[in-house]
Amino acid sequence: MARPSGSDAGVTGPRVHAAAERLFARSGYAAVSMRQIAAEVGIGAGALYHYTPDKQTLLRRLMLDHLKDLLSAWAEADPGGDPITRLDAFARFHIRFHLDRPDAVFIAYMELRSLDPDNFSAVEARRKCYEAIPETILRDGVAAGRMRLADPKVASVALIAMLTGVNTWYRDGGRLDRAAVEGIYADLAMGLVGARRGAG
Amino acid sequence: MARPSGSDAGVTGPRVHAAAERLFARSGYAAVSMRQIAAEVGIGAGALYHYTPDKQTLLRRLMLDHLKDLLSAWAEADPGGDPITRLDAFARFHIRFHLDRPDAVFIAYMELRSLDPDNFSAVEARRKCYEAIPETILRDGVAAGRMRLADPKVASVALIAMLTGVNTWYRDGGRLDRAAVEGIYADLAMGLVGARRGAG
DNA sequence: CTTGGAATTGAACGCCCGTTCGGTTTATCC
DNA sequence: GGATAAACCGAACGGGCGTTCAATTCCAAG
Repeated sequence: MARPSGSDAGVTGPRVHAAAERLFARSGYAAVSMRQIAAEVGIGAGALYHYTPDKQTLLRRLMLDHLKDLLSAWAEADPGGDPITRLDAFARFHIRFHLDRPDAVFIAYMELRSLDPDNFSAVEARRKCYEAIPETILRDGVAAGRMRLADPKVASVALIAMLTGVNTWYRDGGRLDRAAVEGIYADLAMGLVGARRGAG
Repeated sequence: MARPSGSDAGVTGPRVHAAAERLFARSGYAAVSMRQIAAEVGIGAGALYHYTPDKQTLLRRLMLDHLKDLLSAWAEADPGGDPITRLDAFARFHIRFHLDRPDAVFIAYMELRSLDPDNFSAVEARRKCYEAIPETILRDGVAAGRMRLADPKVASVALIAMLTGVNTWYRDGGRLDRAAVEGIYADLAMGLVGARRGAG
């Protein structure tokens, strides 16, 4: 038995990525073996090397794909307009996007140290692109007198950290649904930048 | 050569913990070998087992020690009194404590998944004790009409996530010193809970 | 119906892992 | 100063690691 019937690179390829994403998120890159990934897909370990030159490249692709999705999704979700509107949209977008892809997000934040220097640089560059988004919004908000911040740079990383933290506790079927969580965080974001409208 | 002159468990023991902490924080628990830890200490791998029954216990002790330090340090730093005062103290305490122990903090947040189920439970229990601190402060603040929050529970985890994020970017010798960072985060915390005094 | 490439197996390679253990040197206690 | 325990070395154990490769089977095109 060598080539099983029904085998198809168009099917197996995505399954390899999905399995790697699940396992890397659950146990960490270093703790997951190529044999485990292969077992999850239902193939032998050797066959993985038709889909990636090595384990490291698998991680690199997962991260870059995620960041590409993130940046292009925001490009489409960005309403433009005044800073308050954009901040509200950004907060809600970030929560939604992160709740929809917990595994990819987890990897992107936790496995930076598992990347080779070259891959790290590539990933870090895109990550900074994303961090620049709220920073611009906050600077505009301060300039327009709609936000009060001692340090927009720190505030923007604080904002991202706050929002990203949602993945550490949110579970479907819990006390709050996604829409409620989105609203709560959007409101907290407004307070963070000194532009709170009202809460209750 | 078997027992080197000058060898002393009272010296080597802490060095083992320190080396493990450094390496685990830098590369991750799974990616660090006992031989690497031993090499950092300057002993053979086998000698490590005079100081820990196994690798897992080493991680467990690092985490529990850190959380014990964290809880007892706050017990001493807690000024009591009104919620606004306590929140300011908590935010400043959290920033200070985390900036002083970046490695221990990193491990405590990133290596939860590397713990055996029993060890995870023990660590998680103490972690929830700490999370209960801001939650109480925020509930008291809302009850006293000094804070405006739709959901104190979510706000408290958001607060912790925001504060802990300082370790992802702060470096000594950068644009801001620790005292400045402490103040900025304390101010952001006030805004987060709807109690901002003033910024600029 | 043949042919050629695509998809995969399964064995193998060398290496490193966590852990154990007998032996050896150093410190300590009486 | 002789015995006992502490601290450590160095080799070894079985096993899993990432990766390679010849062989094999399936599929699609001619």
